Amino acid sequence: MPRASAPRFTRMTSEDRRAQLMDVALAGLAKGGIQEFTVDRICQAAGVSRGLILHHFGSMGGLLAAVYARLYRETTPNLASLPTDLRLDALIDGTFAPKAFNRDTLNAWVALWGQIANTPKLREEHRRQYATYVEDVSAAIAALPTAPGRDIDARPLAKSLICLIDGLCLQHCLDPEAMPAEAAKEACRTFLAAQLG
Amino acid sequence: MPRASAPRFTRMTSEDRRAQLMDVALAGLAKGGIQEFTVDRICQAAGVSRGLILHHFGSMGGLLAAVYARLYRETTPNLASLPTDLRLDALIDGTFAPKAFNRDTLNAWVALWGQIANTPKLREEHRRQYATYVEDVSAAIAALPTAPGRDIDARPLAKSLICLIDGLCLQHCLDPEAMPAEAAKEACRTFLAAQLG
DNA sequence: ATCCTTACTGAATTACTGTATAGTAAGAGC
DNA sequence: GCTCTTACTATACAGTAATTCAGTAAGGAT
Repeated sequence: MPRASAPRFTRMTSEDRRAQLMDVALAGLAKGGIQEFTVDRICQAAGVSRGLILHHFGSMGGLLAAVYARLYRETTPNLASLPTDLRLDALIDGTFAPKAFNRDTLNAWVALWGQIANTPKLREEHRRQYATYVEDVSAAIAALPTAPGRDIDARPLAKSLICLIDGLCLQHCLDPEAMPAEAAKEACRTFLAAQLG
Repeated sequence: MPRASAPRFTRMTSEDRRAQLMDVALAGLAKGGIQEFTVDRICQAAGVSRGLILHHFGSMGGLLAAVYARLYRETTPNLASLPTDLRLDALIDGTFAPKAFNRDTLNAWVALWGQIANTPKLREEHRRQYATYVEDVSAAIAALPTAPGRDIDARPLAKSLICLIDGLCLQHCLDPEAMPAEAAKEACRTFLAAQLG
């Protein structure tokens, strides 16, 4: 049939559509947690039909893993690209910047954490990202000038710092007023000052 | 109709039935996360009919809040009952004891955290518990003999410690081998030693 | 032995779940 | 302008969701 009116839908490149769907899904997680992560809601919000998610991601679990990777890439400071002496400051400033340290974003994180145990694809994604995260932070710590008479084991310290950061994020998410960004930064700096000298 | 056979069901006191349903729901959260927290699964596991949860808890949100309170009471060390000089040790030993620091229990915690933002009753419950938790840990820190030439602000330190603990729990839950109990204990002790002297 | 409170059942309601799949059409390449 | 790839729609399917509610019956009280 010859085209009689405007196209019923617009095609995107696979990459663009995937990005759009991930963004919409992420916004849903941020706003309403895992309950918002459904085929219907995501497709309606994106203005596409129900079948498209499966076409691009294979399953909802696939989309969830992709969303995790995207959130990690968008909110975790990229340390590797910086000179070693600036990395720890960049980690703290980046982690607690408004872009990353806000209730919506952290809501999405917590929702994703809650799914890791039950979603194999997500668990793989998490382990991969976490391994490089620990590696990056360890390298940043190891690159610091060692204080005289003190030798530090970078890896466990990096893991502790990451756990502290995760805990601070969790607190801010569950009750923002109980843990504002400034207090969280201060906690990290105190932690590092006490353990690095 | 006169009783012709064994009773079709046994009545419990409201209190006992509530406890049973909370336990069953908790076991579900531990095993399969929030997806397992449904009327059907809980009632089937408890051997009761679908209507009973609503009868006792008003809604699934009510049950969720009750489960949160129960989990807190069962796994968080009770510091108030101890002499002040033992409290911090008790906190660390209790938190990382197998009863509390295992994948199933922590799974339940993470699943509950993921619901706090969307379940008003649960949020209230969390704020209440968290406030007393911070209070208890602050008191335990404040009760320590102050090292000479050092003055510590107990409250922020307590909050930091709690965040570190939460982060360690989260790590263990998401990837137990990456954060065994001993490493977690060590991280807390190092944290305290460095910041308290 | 009967009453009465209330723990409890179980079906109906209404709405939504992810996945499968048959078919449509957009728009780039030729 | 035609063809071809594949992004995309639309519907069917088989479950599963929480909540409502009318009615049943257990078992302590009297």
